[in-house]
Amino acid sequence: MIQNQHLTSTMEDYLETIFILSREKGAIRIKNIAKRLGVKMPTVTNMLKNLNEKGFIDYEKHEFLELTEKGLAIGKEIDRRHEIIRSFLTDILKIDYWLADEEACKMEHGMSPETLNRLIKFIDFVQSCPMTGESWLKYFNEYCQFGFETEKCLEHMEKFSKEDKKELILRKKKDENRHQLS
Amino acid sequence: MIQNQHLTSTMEDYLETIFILSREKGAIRIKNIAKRLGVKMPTVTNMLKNLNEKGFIDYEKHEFLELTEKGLAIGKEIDRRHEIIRSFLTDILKIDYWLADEEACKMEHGMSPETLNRLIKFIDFVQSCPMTGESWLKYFNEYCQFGFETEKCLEHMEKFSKEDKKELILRKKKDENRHQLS
DNA sequence: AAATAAAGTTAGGGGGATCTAATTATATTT
DNA sequence: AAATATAATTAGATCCCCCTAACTTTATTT
Repeated sequence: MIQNQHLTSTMEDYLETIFILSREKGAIRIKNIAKRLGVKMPTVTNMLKNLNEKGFIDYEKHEFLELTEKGLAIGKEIDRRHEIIRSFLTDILKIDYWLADEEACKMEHGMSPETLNRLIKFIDFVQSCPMTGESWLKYFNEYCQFGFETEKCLEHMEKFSKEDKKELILRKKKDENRHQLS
Repeated sequence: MIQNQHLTSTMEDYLETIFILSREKGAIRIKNIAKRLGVKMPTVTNMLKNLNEKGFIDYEKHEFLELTEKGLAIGKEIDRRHEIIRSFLTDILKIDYWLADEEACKMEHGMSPETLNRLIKFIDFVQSCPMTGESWLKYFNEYCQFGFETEKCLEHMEKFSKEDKKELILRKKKDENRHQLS
């Protein structure tokens, strides 16, 4: 009973939306799906039939609407991608939240797991590396506004040598203590 | 005589491809467009008619095929986006070139100019900020492989304090000299 | 120049995602 | 409970992009 497993990015969008709605409220309304996706209700009804046949949702007209295990996995995964990409856009590039959210929608499909993992690591790295972190991201913002300024740049480096470095040495000591305990 | 200006991302892909081919060789062959886009020849012929009607190309069957000014602008712009995104993926995230190229295809549409500009700035900033640059990207690679290692991290910081900082101070002096000359 | 090969086009069809208009089912008011 | 409002579905159509098969035009051989 292997059904046509082909999943379009539109279908992924529907599953993501249903996933999000199911997290928010009890009942998932066709109206709400339509609103969120910017389509009309009959379009949703159509797609629900389709997703039902393919085994991604349990759906009885006028009655139930629920993700199957398979559908849930996909909805969740797309949502995860969405969050990651939006994080990159808001936290690193400092793009406005709603613009970032919109763009994330367009990028969340098709991106390979490899690239996605790299992106996760990159966000982590920028935030945890003592060379960078929030202060560096602040400098990036200044750079966007004023370009490269040697004077500012030296200031940043002074600050780094004096403050951030000490913090790391502190962190190192904590690490060592932890090792001794275990 | 205002035609239907609506431009789909598929149409953008065709214009990009034609732009690239026109840069490479003299004659733009339907066969080559088809090959590059992974479609059959009749599909291309269809689209060319469409693009012709909409004023993006000049096209006489069995004869000419050329981008109009309008079509050129779009083809060029999509190509630019493609390059920028691929740069980010290869130069910053260090993704394999061909995978990056593939992913760039999927992301190059829909991305807002704002985000694109931010991305350009970001690539520039990472590469030109003395805190980061190539060495920092190398550290990122290590981080991806081995995670966060306090020991390594301290080494990096030492190296930074000793070498990279000096380089910047040198740069500053050059700047000052330039100012005195002018 | 005739025969063959390659490139391009036409014709007709299909799947995916959307719409409007009309209908039916469910919820809410009075 | 009847009337009304809201939500959901069905039916039928459109648009976009792709396909195969058959045909025509252009290029290459012999």
